[in-house]
Amino acid sequence: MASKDQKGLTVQKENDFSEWYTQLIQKAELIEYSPVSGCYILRPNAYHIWEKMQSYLDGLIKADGIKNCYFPLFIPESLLTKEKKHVAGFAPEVAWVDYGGDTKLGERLAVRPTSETIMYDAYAKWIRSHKDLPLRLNQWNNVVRWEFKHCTPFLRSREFLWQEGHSVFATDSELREDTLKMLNFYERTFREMYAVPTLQGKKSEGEKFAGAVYTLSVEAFLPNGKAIQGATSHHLGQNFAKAFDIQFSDEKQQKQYAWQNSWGISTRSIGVMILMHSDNKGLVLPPKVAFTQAVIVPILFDNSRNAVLTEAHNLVKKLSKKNVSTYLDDRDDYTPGWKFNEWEMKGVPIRIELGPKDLVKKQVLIVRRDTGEKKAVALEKIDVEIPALLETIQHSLFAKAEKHLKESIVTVLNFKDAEKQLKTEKLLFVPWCGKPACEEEFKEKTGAKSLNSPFEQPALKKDQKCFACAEKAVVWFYFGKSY
RNA sequence: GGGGUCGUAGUGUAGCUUGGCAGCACUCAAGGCUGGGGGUCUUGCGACCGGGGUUCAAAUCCUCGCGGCCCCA
Repeated sequence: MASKDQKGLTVQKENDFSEWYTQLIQKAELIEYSPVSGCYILRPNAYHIWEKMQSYLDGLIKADGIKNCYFPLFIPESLLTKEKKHVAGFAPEVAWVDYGGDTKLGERLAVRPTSETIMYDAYAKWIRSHKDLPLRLNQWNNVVRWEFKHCTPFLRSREFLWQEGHSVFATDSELREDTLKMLNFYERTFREMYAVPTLQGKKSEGEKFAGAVYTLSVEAFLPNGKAIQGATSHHLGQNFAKAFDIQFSDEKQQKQYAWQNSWGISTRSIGVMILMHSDNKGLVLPPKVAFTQAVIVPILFDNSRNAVLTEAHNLVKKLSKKNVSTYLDDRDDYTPGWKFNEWEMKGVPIRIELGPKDLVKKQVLIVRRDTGEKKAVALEKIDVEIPALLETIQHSLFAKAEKHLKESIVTVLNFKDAEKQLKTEKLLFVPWCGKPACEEEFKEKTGAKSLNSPFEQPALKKDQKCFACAEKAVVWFYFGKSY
Protein backbone atom coordinates (compact mmCIF):
# COMPACT_ATOMS: atom_id res chain seq x y z
CA MET A 1 0.00 0.00 0.00
CA ALA A 2 2.92 2.32 0.55
CA SER A 3 3.42 2.67 -3.16
CA LYS A 4 -0.19 3.58 -3.74
CA ASP A 5 0.40 6.97 -2.17
CA GLN A 6 2.87 7.80 -4.91
CA LYS A 7 1.57 6.01 -7.98
CA GLY A 8 -2.05 6.86 -7.33
CA LEU A 9 -3.68 10.23 -6.80
CA THR A 10 -3.07 11.56 -3.31
CA VAL A 11 -5.89 14.08 -3.30
CA GLN A 12 -9.54 13.88 -4.20
CA LYS A 13 -11.29 15.66 -7.02
CA GLU A 14 -13.94 17.10 -4.72
CA ASN A 15 -11.44 18.34 -2.12
CA ASP A 16 -8.63 19.83 -4.15
CA PHE A 17 -9.63 20.09 -7.79
CA SER A 18 -6.51 21.89 -8.87
CA GLU A 19 -3.96 19.56 -7.28
CA TRP A 20 -6.02 16.57 -8.42
CA TYR A 21 -5.76 17.80 -12.00
CA THR A 22 -2.03 18.46 -11.77
CA GLN A 23 -1.37 14.95 -10.47
CA LEU A 24 -3.77 13.29 -12.88
CA ILE A 25 -2.32 14.68 -16.08
CA GLN A 26 1.15 13.57 -15.03
CA LYS A 27 0.31 10.19 -13.56
CA ALA A 28 -1.89 9.27 -16.51
CA GLU A 29 1.11 10.14 -18.69
CA LEU A 30 -0.70 12.84 -20.63
CA ILE A 31 1.65 15.72 -19.86
CA GLU A 32 5.29 16.23 -19.07
CA TYR A 33 6.46 19.65 -17.96
CA SER A 34 9.06 21.16 -20.27
CA PRO A 35 11.96 23.54 -19.50
CA VAL A 36 9.87 26.39 -20.95
CA SER A 37 7.32 27.74 -18.54
CA GLY A 38 3.80 27.55 -19.92
CA CYS A 39 4.78 25.11 -22.67
CA TYR A 40 3.95 21.48 -22.09
CA ILE A 41 4.85 18.18 -23.66
CA LEU A 42 1.85 16.30 -25.01
CA ARG A 43 2.73 12.67 -24.45
CA PRO A 44 1.31 9.95 -26.72
CA ASN A 45 -1.69 9.38 -24.43
CA ALA A 46 -2.67 13.02 -24.84
CA TYR A 47 -1.74 13.41 -28.47
CA HIS A 48 -3.85 10.44 -29.38
CA ILE A 49 -6.94 12.12 -27.95
CA TRP A 50 -6.12 15.14 -30.07
CA GLU A 51 -5.77 13.00 -33.18
CA LYS A 52 -9.12 11.30 -32.58
CA MET A 53 -10.89 14.62 -32.13
CA GLN A 54 -9.02 16.06 -35.08
CA SER A 55 -9.98 13.18 -37.32
CA TYR A 56 -13.67 13.55 -36.47
CA LEU A 57 -13.84 17.32 -36.85
CA ASP A 58 -11.66 17.30 -39.95
CA GLY A 59 -14.19 14.89 -41.44
CA LEU A 60 -17.05 17.29 -40.74
CA ILE A 61 -15.08 20.20 -42.15
CA LYS A 62 -14.11 18.46 -45.37
CA ALA A 63 -17.55 16.95 -45.90
CA ASP A 64 -18.87 20.49 -45.86
CA GLY A 65 -16.54 21.50 -48.69
CA ILE A 66 -13.93 23.35 -46.68
CA LYS A 67 -10.32 22.74 -47.71
CA ASN A 68 -7.23 22.44 -45.57
CA CYS A 69 -4.11 24.54 -46.15
CA TYR A 70 -1.09 25.84 -44.29
CA PHE A 71 0.12 29.40 -43.75
CA PRO A 72 3.50 30.48 -42.34
CA LEU A 73 4.26 30.60 -38.65
CA PHE A 74 5.74 34.11 -38.92
CA ILE A 75 3.77 37.27 -39.51
CA PRO A 76 5.48 40.59 -40.41
CA GLU A 77 4.68 43.31 -37.92
CA SER A 78 3.22 45.53 -40.63
CA LEU A 79 0.58 42.90 -41.42
CA LEU A 80 -0.29 42.09 -37.83
CA THR A 81 -1.04 45.73 -37.07
CA LYS A 82 -3.37 46.38 -40.00
CA GLU A 83 -6.64 45.81 -38.17
CA LYS A 84 -6.44 48.11 -35.16
CA LYS A 85 -8.81 46.43 -32.73
CA HIS A 86 -7.35 43.05 -33.57
CA VAL A 87 -3.79 44.05 -32.85
CA ALA A 88 -4.81 45.86 -29.68
CA GLY A 89 -6.32 42.63 -28.41
CA PHE A 90 -3.33 40.45 -29.17
CA ALA A 91 -0.32 42.81 -28.88
CA PRO A 92 0.38 42.23 -25.17
CA GLU A 93 0.98 38.54 -25.70
CA VAL A 94 2.69 38.31 -29.07
CA ALA A 95 6.09 36.61 -29.15
CA TRP A 96 8.52 38.32 -31.55
CA VAL A 97 11.48 37.17 -33.60
CA ASP A 98 14.06 39.95 -33.96
CA TYR A 99 17.12 38.07 -35.12
CA GLY A 100 18.12 35.42 -37.62
CA GLY A 101 21.35 34.13 -36.14
CA ASP A 102 23.21 37.31 -35.23
CA THR A 103 21.61 39.39 -37.95
CA LYS A 104 18.89 41.77 -36.92
CA LEU A 105 15.85 41.46 -39.16
CA GLY A 106 14.72 44.49 -41.14
CA GLU A 107 11.19 43.99 -39.90
CA ARG A 108 10.51 41.92 -36.85
CA LEU A 109 8.26 38.88 -37.18
CA ALA A 110 5.44 37.87 -34.90
CA VAL A 111 5.06 34.21 -34.04
CA ARG A 112 1.41 33.80 -35.01
CA PRO A 113 -1.06 34.26 -32.17
CA THR A 114 -3.77 33.56 -34.79
CA SER A 115 -3.61 33.82 -38.57
CA GLU A 116 -6.26 36.30 -39.66
CA THR A 117 -3.74 38.86 -40.82
CA ILE A 118 -1.40 36.67 -42.82
CA MET A 119 -4.25 34.74 -44.38
CA TYR A 120 -6.28 37.76 -45.35
CA ASP A 121 -3.30 39.40 -46.99
CA ALA A 122 -3.32 36.43 -49.36
CA TYR A 123 -7.11 36.35 -49.59
CA ALA A 124 -7.04 39.90 -50.95
CA LYS A 125 -4.98 38.62 -53.90
CA TRP A 126 -7.16 35.60 -54.54
CA ILE A 127 -10.55 37.25 -54.42
CA ARG A 128 -11.53 39.37 -57.43
CA SER A 129 -14.98 38.23 -58.43
CA HIS A 130 -18.15 36.96 -56.76
CA LYS A 131 -17.26 33.74 -58.60
CA ASP A 132 -14.28 33.37 -56.27
CA LEU A 133 -16.65 33.18 -53.33
CA PRO A 134 -17.23 31.56 -51.00
CA LEU A 135 -13.62 30.88 -50.10
CA ARG A 136 -13.48 28.45 -47.20
CA LEU A 137 -10.13 27.33 -45.79
CA ASN A 138 -8.98 25.68 -42.63
CA GLN A 139 -5.61 24.94 -41.11
CA TRP A 140 -4.42 22.68 -38.30
CA ASN A 141 -1.45 24.32 -36.64
CA ASN A 142 0.12 25.68 -33.49
CA VAL A 143 -0.09 29.23 -32.19
CA VAL A 144 1.77 31.16 -29.50
CA ARG A 145 0.23 33.57 -27.04
CA TRP A 146 2.69 34.63 -24.38
CA GLU A 147 0.41 34.45 -21.39
CA PHE A 148 1.44 36.28 -18.23
CA LYS A 149 -1.33 34.77 -16.20
CA HIS A 150 -0.79 31.45 -14.51
CA CYS A 151 -0.53 28.71 -17.15
CA THR A 152 -2.15 25.29 -16.78
CA PRO A 153 -1.58 22.32 -19.09
CA PHE A 154 -4.23 22.09 -21.82
CA LEU A 155 -6.34 24.89 -20.34
CA ARG A 156 -4.00 27.82 -20.73
CA SER A 157 -0.60 27.37 -22.33
CA ARG A 158 1.71 29.68 -24.20
CA GLU A 159 1.83 27.44 -27.22
CA PHE A 160 -1.14 25.32 -28.19
CA LEU A 161 -2.51 23.27 -31.06
CA TRP A 162 -5.77 24.13 -32.76
CA GLN A 163 -7.52 24.43 -36.05
CA GLU A 164 -8.45 27.81 -37.40
CA GLY A 165 -10.99 28.09 -40.17
CA HIS A 166 -11.32 31.27 -42.20
CA SER A 167 -14.16 31.69 -44.66
CA VAL A 168 -15.19 34.51 -46.94
CA PHE A 169 -18.66 35.15 -48.35
CA ALA A 170 -20.36 37.59 -50.65
CA THR A 171 -23.22 38.30 -48.29
CA ASP A 172 -23.84 38.77 -44.61
CA SER A 173 -26.67 36.26 -44.56
CA GLU A 174 -24.48 33.47 -45.92
CA LEU A 175 -21.85 34.44 -43.39
CA ARG A 176 -24.23 34.34 -40.44
CA GLU A 177 -25.47 30.93 -41.44
CA ASP A 178 -21.97 29.56 -41.86
CA THR A 179 -20.72 31.01 -38.58
CA LEU A 180 -23.52 29.22 -36.78
CA LYS A 181 -22.90 26.02 -38.72
CA MET A 182 -19.28 25.93 -37.59
CA LEU A 183 -20.41 26.41 -33.99
CA ASN A 184 -22.66 23.41 -34.43
CA PHE A 185 -19.68 21.38 -35.62
CA TYR A 186 -18.04 22.17 -32.30
CA GLU A 187 -21.13 21.25 -30.34
CA ARG A 188 -21.20 17.91 -32.16
CA THR A 189 -17.51 17.32 -31.62
CA PHE A 190 -17.78 17.92 -27.88
CA ARG A 191 -20.84 15.72 -27.70
CA GLU A 192 -19.79 12.87 -29.98
CA MET A 193 -16.10 12.60 -29.17
CA TYR A 194 -15.61 14.08 -25.70
CA ALA A 195 -19.07 13.22 -24.33
CA VAL A 196 -19.26 16.80 -23.12
CA PRO A 197 -22.53 18.76 -23.31
CA THR A 198 -22.20 22.46 -24.08
CA LEU A 199 -24.24 25.64 -24.06
CA GLN A 200 -24.23 27.39 -27.40
CA GLY A 201 -24.70 31.10 -27.70
CA LYS A 202 -23.31 34.55 -28.34
CA LYS A 203 -20.55 36.10 -26.25
CA SER A 204 -20.89 39.53 -24.64
CA GLU A 205 -19.32 42.65 -26.14
CA GLY A 206 -16.59 42.53 -23.54
CA GLU A 207 -15.74 38.90 -24.19
CA LYS A 208 -15.89 38.83 -27.98
CA PHE A 209 -12.84 38.26 -30.22
CA ALA A 210 -10.62 41.24 -30.91
CA GLY A 211 -11.79 42.56 -34.29
CA ALA A 212 -15.06 40.60 -34.45
CA VAL A 213 -18.60 41.91 -34.88
CA TYR A 214 -19.79 39.10 -32.66
CA THR A 215 -18.45 35.83 -31.28
CA LEU A 216 -20.37 32.60 -30.84
CA SER A 217 -19.18 30.01 -28.35
CA VAL A 218 -19.80 26.62 -26.86
CA GLU A 219 -19.37 26.62 -23.08
CA ALA A 220 -18.93 23.62 -20.82
CA PHE A 221 -19.74 23.41 -17.13
CA LEU A 222 -17.31 21.50 -14.94
CA PRO A 223 -18.02 19.38 -11.86
CA ASN A 224 -16.38 22.01 -9.62
CA GLY A 225 -18.97 24.60 -10.56
CA LYS A 226 -16.82 26.48 -13.03
CA ALA A 227 -17.64 27.18 -16.63
CA ILE A 228 -15.10 27.01 -19.42
CA GLN A 229 -15.18 28.15 -23.03
CA GLY A 230 -14.85 25.21 -25.38
CA ALA A 231 -14.59 26.68 -28.86
CA THR A 232 -15.52 29.86 -30.72
CA SER A 233 -16.83 30.99 -34.09
CA HIS A 234 -16.38 34.66 -34.93
CA HIS A 235 -18.47 36.79 -37.25
CA LEU A 236 -15.88 39.31 -38.46
CA GLY A 237 -18.25 41.33 -40.63
CA GLN A 238 -16.31 43.44 -43.10
CA ASN A 239 -13.80 44.66 -40.52
CA PHE A 240 -10.88 42.69 -41.86
CA ALA A 241 -12.03 42.98 -45.48
CA LYS A 242 -11.70 46.74 -45.12
CA ALA A 243 -8.33 46.55 -43.36
CA PHE A 244 -6.92 44.08 -45.90
CA ASP A 245 -8.82 45.35 -48.91
CA ILE A 246 -10.65 42.13 -49.72
CA GLN A 247 -13.05 43.31 -52.41
CA PHE A 248 -14.92 41.57 -55.19
CA SER A 249 -17.03 42.66 -58.14
CA ASP A 250 -20.61 41.50 -57.82
CA GLU A 251 -23.01 40.54 -60.62
CA LYS A 252 -23.81 44.22 -61.16
CA GLN A 253 -20.10 45.00 -61.53
CA GLN A 254 -20.13 46.86 -58.25
CA LYS A 255 -17.11 46.58 -55.92
CA GLN A 256 -18.02 45.18 -52.54
CA TYR A 257 -16.15 44.30 -49.40
CA ALA A 258 -16.34 40.62 -48.52
CA TRP A 259 -17.87 39.12 -45.39
CA GLN A 260 -15.70 36.90 -43.20
CA ASN A 261 -15.64 34.58 -40.27
CA SER A 262 -13.02 32.64 -38.33
CA TRP A 263 -13.50 29.70 -36.00
CA GLY A 264 -11.31 27.52 -33.82
CA ILE A 265 -11.03 24.72 -31.31
CA SER A 266 -7.82 24.02 -29.43
CA THR A 267 -6.09 21.48 -27.22
CA ARG A 268 -7.89 23.19 -24.36
CA SER A 269 -10.83 20.98 -25.31
CA ILE A 270 -8.85 17.97 -24.06
CA GLY A 271 -8.51 19.64 -20.68
CA VAL A 272 -12.24 20.26 -20.57
CA MET A 273 -12.89 16.59 -21.26
CA ILE A 274 -10.43 15.43 -18.60
CA LEU A 275 -11.88 17.72 -15.95
CA MET A 276 -15.39 16.66 -16.85
CA HIS A 277 -15.19 12.88 -16.58
CA SER A 278 -12.13 11.83 -14.60
CA ASP A 279 -12.27 10.69 -10.98
CA ASN A 280 -10.18 9.82 -7.95
CA LYS A 281 -8.77 6.74 -9.61
CA GLY A 282 -7.49 8.74 -12.54
CA LEU A 283 -8.43 9.50 -16.10
CA VAL A 284 -11.79 8.44 -17.52
CA LEU A 285 -11.78 8.44 -21.30
CA PRO A 286 -14.85 8.39 -23.52
CA PRO A 287 -14.42 5.28 -25.73
CA LYS A 288 -14.40 7.39 -28.90
CA VAL A 289 -11.11 9.05 -27.98
CA ALA A 290 -9.47 6.17 -26.09
CA PHE A 291 -6.29 4.72 -27.58
CA THR A 292 -7.01 1.41 -25.92
CA GLN A 293 -10.73 0.78 -25.58
CA ALA A 294 -10.48 -2.57 -23.84
CA VAL A 295 -7.56 -4.03 -21.93
CA ILE A 296 -7.34 -7.72 -21.21
CA VAL A 297 -5.70 -8.63 -17.92
CA PRO A 298 -4.98 -12.35 -17.83
CA ILE A 299 -4.80 -14.04 -14.44
CA LEU A 300 -1.82 -16.30 -14.79
CA PHE A 301 -0.95 -19.42 -12.81
CA ASP A 302 1.76 -21.82 -13.84
CA ASN A 303 -0.57 -24.73 -14.55
CA SER A 304 -3.12 -22.77 -16.57
CA ARG A 305 -0.94 -20.10 -18.07
CA ASN A 306 -0.91 -21.32 -21.65
CA ALA A 307 -4.62 -21.99 -21.86
CA VAL A 308 -5.45 -18.53 -20.49
CA LEU A 309 -3.04 -16.75 -22.82
CA THR A 310 -4.28 -18.67 -25.83
CA GLU A 311 -7.85 -17.65 -25.10
CA ALA A 312 -6.73 -14.08 -24.44
CA HIS A 313 -5.12 -13.90 -27.86
CA ASN A 314 -8.33 -15.23 -29.39
CA LEU A 315 -10.22 -12.43 -27.67
CA VAL A 316 -7.88 -9.81 -29.08
CA LYS A 317 -8.48 -11.16 -32.57
CA LYS A 318 -12.23 -11.31 -32.13
CA LEU A 319 -12.45 -7.77 -30.81
CA SER A 320 -10.09 -6.34 -33.41
CA LYS A 321 -12.44 -7.68 -36.07
CA LYS A 322 -15.15 -5.55 -34.45
CA ASN A 323 -12.84 -2.50 -34.51
CA VAL A 324 -12.37 -2.47 -30.78
CA SER A 325 -8.81 -1.43 -30.04
CA THR A 326 -7.74 -4.06 -27.58
CA TYR A 327 -4.55 -4.54 -25.63
CA LEU A 328 -3.48 -7.74 -23.96
CA ASP A 329 -1.46 -6.89 -20.87
CA ASP A 330 0.55 -10.06 -20.52
CA ARG A 331 3.45 -8.45 -18.71
CA ASP A 332 4.87 -11.00 -16.35
CA ASP A 333 6.38 -8.74 -13.76
CA TYR A 334 3.21 -7.01 -12.57
CA THR A 335 0.40 -8.51 -10.54
CA PRO A 336 -3.17 -8.28 -11.80
CA GLY A 337 -3.99 -5.78 -9.06
CA TRP A 338 -1.17 -3.56 -10.19
CA LYS A 339 -2.43 -3.63 -13.74
CA PHE A 340 -6.00 -2.85 -12.68
CA ASN A 341 -4.83 0.32 -11.00
CA GLU A 342 -2.58 1.33 -13.83
CA TRP A 343 -5.23 1.02 -16.53
CA GLU A 344 -7.72 2.82 -14.36
CA MET A 345 -5.27 5.69 -14.00
CA LYS A 346 -4.91 5.78 -17.77
CA GLY A 347 -8.64 5.79 -18.35
CA VAL A 348 -9.15 2.65 -20.42
CA PRO A 349 -12.96 2.31 -20.73
CA ILE A 350 -13.27 -1.47 -20.32
CA ARG A 351 -11.16 -4.01 -18.49
CA ILE A 352 -11.53 -7.67 -19.31
CA GLU A 353 -10.31 -10.16 -16.71
CA LEU A 354 -9.61 -13.68 -17.84
CA GLY A 355 -8.40 -16.42 -15.49
CA PRO A 356 -8.59 -20.21 -15.17
CA LYS A 357 -11.94 -20.07 -13.37
CA ASP A 358 -13.40 -18.05 -16.23
CA LEU A 359 -12.02 -20.47 -18.74
CA VAL A 360 -13.88 -23.31 -17.05
CA LYS A 361 -17.12 -21.31 -17.14
CA LYS A 362 -16.43 -20.12 -20.70
CA GLN A 363 -16.74 -16.48 -19.66
CA VAL A 364 -14.80 -13.33 -18.86
CA LEU A 365 -15.25 -10.68 -16.21
CA ILE A 366 -15.71 -7.22 -17.67
CA VAL A 367 -15.37 -4.03 -15.66
CA ARG A 368 -16.50 -0.54 -16.65
CA ARG A 369 -14.03 2.24 -15.93
CA ASP A 370 -16.69 4.92 -15.57
CA THR A 371 -18.92 3.16 -13.02
CA GLY A 372 -16.73 0.35 -11.71
CA GLU A 373 -19.57 -2.05 -12.51
CA LYS A 374 -18.49 -5.67 -13.03
CA LYS A 375 -20.24 -8.47 -14.82
CA ALA A 376 -19.51 -11.88 -16.29
CA VAL A 377 -19.99 -12.24 -20.03
CA ALA A 378 -19.99 -15.49 -22.01
CA LEU A 379 -16.98 -15.84 -24.27
CA GLU A 380 -19.16 -16.42 -27.29
CA LYS A 381 -21.00 -13.13 -26.75
CA ILE A 382 -17.97 -10.99 -26.13
CA ASP A 383 -17.65 -9.57 -29.64
CA VAL A 384 -21.20 -8.27 -29.42
CA GLU A 385 -21.22 -7.17 -25.81
CA ILE A 386 -18.02 -5.15 -25.83
CA PRO A 387 -18.87 -2.86 -28.78
CA ALA A 388 -22.31 -2.35 -27.25
CA LEU A 389 -20.85 -1.53 -23.88
CA LEU A 390 -18.47 0.99 -25.43
CA GLU A 391 -21.49 2.76 -26.92
CA THR A 392 -23.24 2.63 -23.58
CA ILE A 393 -20.27 4.14 -21.77
CA GLN A 394 -19.97 6.94 -24.31
CA HIS A 395 -23.63 7.86 -23.86
CA SER A 396 -23.62 7.36 -20.15
CA LEU A 397 -20.72 9.79 -19.69
CA PHE A 398 -22.56 12.39 -21.73
CA ALA A 399 -25.81 11.81 -19.85
CA LYS A 400 -24.12 12.21 -16.49
CA ALA A 401 -22.47 15.47 -17.52
CA GLU A 402 -25.69 16.73 -19.05
CA LYS A 403 -27.63 15.96 -15.90
CA HIS A 404 -25.14 17.96 -13.86
CA LEU A 405 -25.33 20.84 -16.30
CA LYS A 406 -29.12 20.95 -16.30
CA GLU A 407 -29.34 20.67 -12.54
CA SER A 408 -26.82 23.46 -12.12
CA ILE A 409 -28.58 26.12 -14.16
CA VAL A 410 -30.62 28.46 -12.00
CA THR A 411 -32.60 31.46 -13.14
CA VAL A 412 -31.72 34.45 -11.00
CA LEU A 413 -33.24 37.94 -11.13
CA ASN A 414 -31.20 39.97 -8.68
CA PHE A 415 -27.67 40.45 -7.42
CA LYS A 416 -28.24 38.98 -3.98
CA ASP A 417 -29.53 35.67 -5.33
CA ALA A 418 -26.79 35.59 -7.93
CA GLU A 419 -24.14 35.89 -5.24
CA LYS A 420 -25.81 33.22 -3.18
CA GLN A 421 -26.17 30.73 -6.05
CA LEU A 422 -22.59 31.20 -7.20
CA LYS A 423 -21.44 30.09 -3.77
CA THR A 424 -23.27 26.79 -4.25
CA GLU A 425 -21.53 26.18 -7.58
CA LYS A 426 -24.45 27.06 -9.80
CA LEU A 427 -24.55 28.42 -13.30
CA LEU A 428 -26.70 31.52 -13.58
CA PHE A 429 -29.31 32.28 -16.21
CA VAL A 430 -30.09 35.97 -15.92
CA PRO A 431 -31.81 38.93 -17.54
CA TRP A 432 -28.95 41.30 -18.31
CA CYS A 433 -28.43 44.85 -19.50
CA GLY A 434 -25.53 43.72 -21.71
CA LYS A 435 -23.23 46.56 -20.71
CA PRO A 436 -19.48 45.87 -20.43
CA ALA A 437 -19.20 48.10 -17.37
CA CYS A 438 -21.90 46.11 -15.60
CA GLU A 439 -20.13 42.86 -16.42
CA GLU A 440 -16.82 44.26 -15.16
CA GLU A 441 -18.34 45.35 -11.89
CA PHE A 442 -20.09 42.03 -11.39
CA LYS A 443 -16.85 40.21 -12.08
CA GLU A 444 -15.01 42.26 -9.50
CA LYS A 445 -17.62 41.65 -6.85
CA THR A 446 -18.22 37.95 -7.43
CA GLY A 447 -15.45 36.57 -9.66
CA ALA A 448 -18.05 35.43 -12.18
CA LYS A 449 -18.46 36.65 -15.73
CA SER A 450 -20.75 36.29 -18.70
CA LEU A 451 -20.58 33.06 -20.72
CA ASN A 452 -22.98 33.46 -23.60
CA SER A 453 -26.59 34.14 -24.48
CA PRO A 454 -28.62 31.29 -25.95
CA PHE A 455 -30.05 31.69 -29.44
CA GLU A 456 -33.52 30.82 -28.26
CA GLN A 457 -34.41 33.60 -25.89
CA PRO A 458 -37.31 33.42 -23.43
CA ALA A 459 -39.49 36.54 -23.53
CA LEU A 460 -38.32 39.36 -21.28
CA LYS A 461 -40.91 41.12 -19.18
CA LYS A 462 -41.47 44.69 -20.32
CA ASP A 463 -39.92 46.25 -17.23
CA GLN A 464 -37.49 43.44 -16.50
CA LYS A 465 -34.44 44.80 -14.73
CA CYS A 466 -30.83 43.71 -15.11
CA PHE A 467 -30.00 41.16 -12.41
CA ALA A 468 -26.76 42.94 -11.58
CA CYS A 469 -27.15 46.69 -12.00
CA ALA A 470 -30.97 46.95 -12.04
CA GLU A 471 -31.03 48.96 -15.25
CA LYS A 472 -33.19 47.76 -18.10
CA ALA A 473 -32.51 44.16 -19.12
CA VAL A 474 -32.24 43.46 -22.83
CA VAL A 475 -31.13 39.84 -23.07
CA TRP A 476 -31.05 36.53 -21.23
CA PHE A 477 -27.50 35.44 -20.52
CA TYR A 478 -25.54 32.68 -18.84
CA PHE A 479 -23.13 33.84 -16.15
CA GLY A 480 -20.75 31.76 -14.09
CA LYS A 481 -17.39 31.47 -12.46
CA SER A 482 -14.91 30.46 -15.05
CA TYR A 483 -11.88 28.26 -14.93
C1' G B 1 -0.21 43.16 -11.94
C1' G B 2 0.13 42.07 -6.28
C1' G B 3 0.89 38.54 -2.24
C1' G B 4 2.09 33.69 -0.13
C1' U B 5 4.57 29.09 -0.40
C1' C B 6 7.84 25.46 -2.22
C1' G B 7 12.29 23.43 -5.16
C1' U B 8 17.22 17.24 -2.44
C1' A B 9 17.75 10.41 -7.41
C1' G B 10 12.37 8.80 -12.08
C1' U B 11 8.57 9.71 -7.63
C1' G B 12 7.62 11.10 -2.46
C1' U B 13 10.59 12.80 1.38
C1' A B 14 14.65 13.44 5.83
C1' G B 15 18.62 16.73 6.59
C1' C B 16 18.37 23.42 6.62
C1' U B 17 16.83 26.48 12.65
C1' U B 18 22.68 25.81 15.00
C1' G B 19 27.34 25.10 7.89
C1' G B 20 31.12 19.48 8.68
C1' C B 21 30.82 11.90 4.88
C1' A B 22 23.38 13.56 1.78
C1' G B 23 19.60 9.24 4.80
C1' C B 24 14.84 6.63 3.98
C1' A B 25 10.70 4.50 1.03
C1' C B 26 8.90 3.53 -3.67
C1' U B 27 10.43 3.30 -8.83
C1' C B 28 14.17 1.33 -12.17
C1' A B 29 17.88 -3.04 -13.50
C1' A B 30 19.17 -8.41 -12.65
C1' G B 31 17.52 -12.86 -10.36
C1' G B 32 14.20 -16.06 -7.07
C1' C B 33 9.42 -17.27 -4.96
C1' U B 34 4.54 -15.59 -6.77
C1' G B 35 -0.16 -14.14 -9.24
C1' G B 36 -8.64 -12.85 -9.15
C1' G B 37 -7.32 -5.12 -6.51
C1' G B 38 -0.77 -1.68 -6.32
C1' G B 39 2.54 -9.48 -3.31
C1' U B 40 7.53 -10.71 -1.57
C1' C B 41 13.08 -11.70 -0.88
C1' U B 42 18.32 -10.73 -2.52
C1' U B 43 21.77 -7.62 -5.08
C1' G B 44 22.66 -3.20 -7.79
C1' C B 45 22.09 1.95 -10.37
C1' G B 46 20.50 6.69 -9.16
C1' A B 47 19.87 13.36 -6.41
C1' C B 48 21.03 18.81 -3.43
C1' C B 49 16.96 23.88 -9.77
C1' G B 50 20.90 27.49 -12.06
C1' G B 51 24.61 31.66 -11.64
C1' G B 52 27.30 34.61 -8.16
C1' G B 53 28.86 35.55 -3.00
C1' U B 54 30.34 34.49 2.40
C1' U B 55 33.47 30.44 4.56
C1' C B 56 38.91 26.16 5.84
C1' A B 57 34.12 23.97 4.52
C1' A B 58 27.44 25.38 1.64
C1' A B 59 21.76 21.10 0.35
C1' U B 60 22.06 24.37 4.75
C1' C B 61 23.70 31.37 5.19
C1' C B 62 23.35 35.83 1.56
C1' U B 63 22.13 37.45 -3.46
C1' C B 64 20.32 37.39 -8.49
C1' G B 65 17.71 34.24 -11.65
C1' C B 66 14.65 29.96 -13.27
C1' G B 67 10.57 26.87 -12.18
C1' G B 68 6.07 24.50 -9.54
C1' C B 69 1.62 25.30 -6.58
C1' C B 70 -2.01 28.52 -4.05
C1' C B 71 -4.66 33.20 -3.07
C1' C B 72 -6.10 38.23 -4.56
C1' A B 73 -6.87 41.82 -8.76
